[in-house]
Amino acid sequence: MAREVADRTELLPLLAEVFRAHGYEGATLSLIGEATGLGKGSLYHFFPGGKQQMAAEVLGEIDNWFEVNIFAPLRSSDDPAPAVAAMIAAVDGYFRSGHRVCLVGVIALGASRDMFAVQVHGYFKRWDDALSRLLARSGVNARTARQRSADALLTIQGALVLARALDDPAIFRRALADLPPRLLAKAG
Amino acid sequence: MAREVADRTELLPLLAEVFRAHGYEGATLSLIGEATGLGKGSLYHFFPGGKQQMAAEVLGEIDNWFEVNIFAPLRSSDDPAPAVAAMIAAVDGYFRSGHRVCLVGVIALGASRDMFAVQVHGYFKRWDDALSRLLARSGVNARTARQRSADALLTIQGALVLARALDDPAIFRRALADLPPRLLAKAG
DNA sequence: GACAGTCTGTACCGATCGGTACAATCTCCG
DNA sequence: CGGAGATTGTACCGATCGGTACAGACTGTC
Repeated sequence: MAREVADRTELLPLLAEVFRAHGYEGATLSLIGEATGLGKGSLYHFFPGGKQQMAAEVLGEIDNWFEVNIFAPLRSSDDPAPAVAAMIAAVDGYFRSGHRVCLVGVIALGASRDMFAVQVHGYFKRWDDALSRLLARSGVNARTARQRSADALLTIQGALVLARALDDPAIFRRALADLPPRLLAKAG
Repeated sequence: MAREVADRTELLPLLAEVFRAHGYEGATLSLIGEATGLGKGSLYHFFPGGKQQMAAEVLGEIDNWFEVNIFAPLRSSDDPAPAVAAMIAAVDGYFRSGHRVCLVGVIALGASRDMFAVQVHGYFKRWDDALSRLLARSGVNARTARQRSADALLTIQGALVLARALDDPAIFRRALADLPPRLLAKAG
């Protein structure tokens, strides 16, 4: 009863790491079993929908984490400087300063994009909306706000790609540090 | 004889599209056979090393294209403005204005990264070197040049990710358009 | 027209894929 | 203790994976 919920919340982060490391198609049931210590019996007991349900729930939890820790604070702030700083700090923490990869980005680039197109689209769209509206609220015109918001999102994704490609997490750290002045600049 | 070479040069772009669309692990031999119109017999005749050799040669050809069309021009120029403009134009053409994805980036994010770590690293490293040295040659200090160069590379990768995630290639176009002023700005 | 080398289709291999079935076990509550 | 439901391990399924073997069909040369 209570334990089922506990198990599931402990399970999803483990699943997330498997999907992050191997992608959707690369995350085989034996890898998942190995990472979680669970056999197929248990896995299909918790996730009758199989791999697809596992990935969908993982994406759901990621979405929820960003909603609470990043999107909502952006929406409820009227002072862009500290809000942007908080976002950058949260992003740096979530991606472990460039050591971790973005599962949503991994899926967006892979063949499983179509299967999760709605979740992938929603994740970035809501982030973009929250951020660009914050910037617009602070005075910059809507077009510039949208452009800067997209710049921030794509910088984060690109920095994760490049950091992993060059095996140099510092790239991610520097890219994040560069972001606040670009987002908060006076000139449009 | 002459035909073998011709066949191979026609084959590699087809293989590249399969790897782009499905990733390394997702590119099954039956998909490859379907895309090329070749059976396993022919495929293994041309690539005795199997999938790994196919992907390695595809990466090699991509590397060669960038070397000729992007890296070399950057190295041989002393005027950053037209050189950067030419790079942006070439990148826009190569990635079909955001409709195409970067295979090197796809592999960097996937599980096959380790298998092709050398090629992936070399591709971005040589691009970064060529671009940052051009900027340094034009007067900006080495640290700024390196930072701006990384910014350009990661912007391109991130724009491809975001464009695909949101199914909006215009994101890529706008990100590219934003790049020259950032690379060529006076202030460091 | 015969030979050599290139190319191709097909049958086949063991391994592993995602998924199912189900009996055995565990856990909790009365 | 006993029974209900949650949980698990194992055997099994058909399909497909990457790869191999090889006989036959092309292709060009003498």
